Amino acid sequence: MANIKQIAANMGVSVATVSNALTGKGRVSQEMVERIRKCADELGYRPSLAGRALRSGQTGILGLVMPDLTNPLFPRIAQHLSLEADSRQLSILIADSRGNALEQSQAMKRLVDRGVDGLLIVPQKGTSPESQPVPTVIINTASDPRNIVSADHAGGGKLIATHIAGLGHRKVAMLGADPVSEVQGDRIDGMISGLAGTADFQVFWSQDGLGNLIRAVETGVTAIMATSDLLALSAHSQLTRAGFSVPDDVSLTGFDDLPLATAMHPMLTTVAQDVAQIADRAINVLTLAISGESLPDTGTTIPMHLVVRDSTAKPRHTPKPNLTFKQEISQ
Amino acid sequence: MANIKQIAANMGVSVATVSNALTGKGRVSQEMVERIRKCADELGYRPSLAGRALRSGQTGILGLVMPDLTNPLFPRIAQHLSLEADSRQLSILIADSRGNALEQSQAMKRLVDRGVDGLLIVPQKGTSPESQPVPTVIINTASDPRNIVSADHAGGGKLIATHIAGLGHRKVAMLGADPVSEVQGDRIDGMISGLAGTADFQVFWSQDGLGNLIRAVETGVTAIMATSDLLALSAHSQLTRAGFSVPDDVSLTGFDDLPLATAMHPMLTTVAQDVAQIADRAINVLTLAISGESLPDTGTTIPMHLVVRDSTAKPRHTPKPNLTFKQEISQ
DNA sequence: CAGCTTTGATTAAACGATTAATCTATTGGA
DNA sequence: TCCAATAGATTAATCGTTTAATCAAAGCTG
Repeated sequence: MANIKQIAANMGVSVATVSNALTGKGRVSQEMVERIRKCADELGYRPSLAGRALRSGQTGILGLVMPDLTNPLFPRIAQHLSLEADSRQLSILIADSRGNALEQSQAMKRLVDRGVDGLLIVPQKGTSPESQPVPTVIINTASDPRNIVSADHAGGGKLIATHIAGLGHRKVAMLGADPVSEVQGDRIDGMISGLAGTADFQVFWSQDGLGNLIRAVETGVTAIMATSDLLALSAHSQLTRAGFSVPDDVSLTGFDDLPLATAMHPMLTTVAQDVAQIADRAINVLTLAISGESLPDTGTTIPMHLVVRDSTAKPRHTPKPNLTFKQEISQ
Repeated sequence: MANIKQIAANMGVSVATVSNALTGKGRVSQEMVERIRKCADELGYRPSLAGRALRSGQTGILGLVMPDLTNPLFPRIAQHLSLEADSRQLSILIADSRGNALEQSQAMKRLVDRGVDGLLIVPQKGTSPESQPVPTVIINTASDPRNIVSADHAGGGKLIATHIAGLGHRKVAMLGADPVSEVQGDRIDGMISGLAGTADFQVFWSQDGLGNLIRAVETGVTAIMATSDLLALSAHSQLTRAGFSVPDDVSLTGFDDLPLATAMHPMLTTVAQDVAQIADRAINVLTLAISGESLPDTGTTIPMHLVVRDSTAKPRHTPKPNLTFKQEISQ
């Protein structure tokens, strides 16, 4: 492996001159710069990141901590983050916080020990990652005060609920996976605000089983809004078993626009987040913070957009609002 | 940030003694070792990986190159790899080869420039990653001669086909996504061998559309074996549209056992790979290679296992084999 | 032409850890 | 008592890069 010293020896100059020529700093004659560049090319010189890191104190590596790498959204986030990082000559080290706050904090420490210049954190549900000795960008949801960038989960919920309400549904259900999750909470809050009082609603959690949800459909619910596509698929399978057809008997919506949304039949109406934009913003803010700027004290939320497909339709018969059913949240 | 020099100053000894005490090398009195350890703890000393890397030439970082980070299997691979790496004090840098061989080779180069000690490559379909200056472990399929570790895709295909044949199906179809993929090719080859001549079969590719597949069902195919769960979901939705019921009219199988396999209705019979074991083996071989051992000249294949659920059943009526249909491979 | 600035290069220190080589007591053996 | 062996520490070099400080020569000004 060629190093700066060998180039210097080859050219009969000092290492400082080579370094200056290659980095464009200091004072080196134009002619010398070109000769050194050429020589470096010929020797296939690649600067040692270790040497540079030692000298500069920066590694050019960012740490990414995900709550659970099997989260279906992880691939897309990782991909875009990796793309953005590449274009800035940075690399991304991954870590899994394995479902609990302790592992999350250990993962963060490991990455810091590794010498990452900054941290990108998608926090564990219901946790607030402690502050670290390196700049940290939290990717979560707008309602988290420590959040730096996020999709507008509440806005997405509002979009989908407005769509459902606009179709004329007057008795609807929301389906979440875990009430502890801020993201899902915000999505549901957004849905509620999107209904704008035009429909009765009830919230179900899949951890309690889907039986109650099916019973609700039997008693007149005409639309189900799930907080994830996978959950929507589960609901769809239960509805099918119970003899209900989507969207004829019940409209159904998801969240995130995963590949399965278009593989299902009917294809799922859902809401997509602009992961590329989130990644771009996250890396931008983080690199600025690394170079000394202070983190913004208020988070950016990236709008979501509605993807209307075949799983939503006008309700077959719009039942009269049932007052005993109104605004009640199960849990 | 505390460094070795500060500890040395604090204790009134030389840096060499501190280093020796902390790494357990050289000759240091037991008592001194303990005092130095204590002092290091108190100062919150973390060794600088950059310093160590510069001296030793090793970074403790492995590079992971995936063909497409949105590959549904990526999360699980990444998770287990990350777990195994952690337990060996290693970290994982990710890179995306973005669907083409050029980007794949660039990603590999970037990682090497970054100073990774070794490379884990899940190759782009139909490509053979060129050799790199660091040890490289290729995770692919057994039929790839450069492969070091893989799931037994052919074996998995055989398992599922044996299951289907055992149920009594005599006219079946395979559904793949891309004929260029070695993995899918091996899965299908395995299926064919699993049938052991007991059934007629035909192979379809989703890129040609699913119309031909449906027509095949209309003309008597009673089982469809897909090379991925997502593909199975697509097939299911088309079957439903065409009025066929699974598994009453057609049996359907997937591959990989993704979360959607249990969210579907009926729950999907599929085949699962032991990603943990693959990750373990991959990292083991790689770390050995990094420490000087030579790579095994023959790959290890990790067995898959069959997960029987509700999407497969005996055929309703076993049609007579149609000889014109026999052993013909479309595409 | 003396004095000053500018250009183009070099010297040497620094980053933090590891380690071969060296040095100094101390212990043991004969 | 003297020499050798050994334990326990130190010295100094090294990994590859950056950069402040320095220096020599050339160019410019009045």
